Amino acid sequence: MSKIKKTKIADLLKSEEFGKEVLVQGWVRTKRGNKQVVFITMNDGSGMNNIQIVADPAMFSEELLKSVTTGSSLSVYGTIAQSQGSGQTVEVMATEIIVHGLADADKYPLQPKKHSLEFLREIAHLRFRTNTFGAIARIRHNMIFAVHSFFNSKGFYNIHTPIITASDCEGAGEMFRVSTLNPKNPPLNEDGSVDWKQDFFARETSLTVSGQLEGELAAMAMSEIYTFGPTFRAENSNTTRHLAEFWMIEPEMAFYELEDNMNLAEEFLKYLIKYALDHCADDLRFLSDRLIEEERNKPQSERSMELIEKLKFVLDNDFARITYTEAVDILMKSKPQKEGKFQYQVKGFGTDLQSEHERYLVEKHFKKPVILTDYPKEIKSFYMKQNDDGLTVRAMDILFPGIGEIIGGSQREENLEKLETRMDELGMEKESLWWYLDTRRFGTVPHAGFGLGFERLMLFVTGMGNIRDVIPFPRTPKTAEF
RNA sequence: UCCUUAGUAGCUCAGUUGGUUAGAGCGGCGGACUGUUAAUCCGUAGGUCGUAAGUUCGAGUCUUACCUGAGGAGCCA
Repeated sequence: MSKIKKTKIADLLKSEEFGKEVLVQGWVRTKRGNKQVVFITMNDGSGMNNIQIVADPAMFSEELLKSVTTGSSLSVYGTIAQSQGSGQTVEVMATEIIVHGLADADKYPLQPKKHSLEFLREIAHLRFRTNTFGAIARIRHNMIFAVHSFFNSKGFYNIHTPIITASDCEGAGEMFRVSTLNPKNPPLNEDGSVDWKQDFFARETSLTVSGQLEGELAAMAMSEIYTFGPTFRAENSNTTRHLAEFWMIEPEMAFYELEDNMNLAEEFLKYLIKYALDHCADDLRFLSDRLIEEERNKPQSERSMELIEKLKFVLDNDFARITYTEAVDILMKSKPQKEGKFQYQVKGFGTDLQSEHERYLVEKHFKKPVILTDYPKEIKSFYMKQNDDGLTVRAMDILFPGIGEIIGGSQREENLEKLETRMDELGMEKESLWWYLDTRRFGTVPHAGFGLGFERLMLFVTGMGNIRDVIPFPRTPKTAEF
């Protein structure tokens, strides 16, 4: 066969060059037909929609057509034609079909039928081939691209912070140890503890739980930077919104105060959502329909807002901004509090807000994203800027409906003395963070930043209910397959 | 980690107060059908009932432990 350049299915479907010879390469979704005509539906990942291949059985061997099964991979040469059927406008009349890889229909797990998300998680190596996960993968790519596009357009620099780290001083959770020592027979100190000095890095090291501290170092010269990298938490979290390995975006800006930080975060989220609406219309449409179908047997009150409508709603409304103290006030006066409906009663200032409280604020009281600021210092990290009241810090959490905390950030404490005092209060080892404290010793400036959990953004944009479905290969407790 | 819940055919599920040969739909396979849209119609194969122990004349069904999944909580992004 002559050398024809392959055409992506997404482009083919837009084509009106009827009669033109083309090459289509992809995977079979379904095949149906009779002795007179065979229809093969193919997809190559270029979009939501499939191309229909029409084959005349007289032109192909029975053996060949038999080997075209759901999941098999094909190269199809043929001509673009206006469809005679009603389901599509464009199709390809096949002149040559090459089967690259068979897919034994008896063993191939993806059947042309509905599969549960739980089942597809068990075959995550194949789930890209479904409509749902194809759509999610494309949206995920677009969101990654949009993150870089947003910051680049604002003059931020992307910084790669280390994945292996020796600092465990952030209290951001349990860490995964990185070591080349023999776990069965590690070198020991005289007191029986492991002698990490003999390990690869001559100290105890772990996978990073945040790139923030290093990000701050870069911001103290480059002014505005962001990181976008993998993050690891060894917490035994079994929820629909936690992963042991996830991707986090952490911008850090010199000469930013909390207000600037909030403005940036809100603009950033809206940019990403708008980008999805502008660039992933087909995929969002499909996911929206999927969600409606899934929720059809739920009572009206439990159904979520239609996906695209929900995205537009967030885009069109300012986020509510209140302080922690105001939030506690609202909660104290709330119906569920008075009626004892909260599992955890709000006991005034100092109460660490529970999921149910955050959900009440976002979903019942404000009915839109909420930014909570100025939390009690006791429930926040050491590096957050202390307010003059001596009680609160310049923290901000952005809460989203259905997801909870999507962003956590703060203005940082730039005053060396205050920072060291706080570290002492918490019993932290200042020596190992000498480099971090140096930024406060030399040319310190007010600065701020935040962290966005990329998969939590993906949850919101795709409307999916489980974080394990918006990352290709989820790592969770007891699961590291693939 | 705690609480709740589930595990029966490749998938989704039914299986009564413990009772004899464990069912359905979808998918697979065989066949029919001149353009189909997860096609339709007819036929057919397919199960150590999560694992282990126990109670019982008898366990898919009851008890205990463990494994795995899911939902919620905590931790957080």
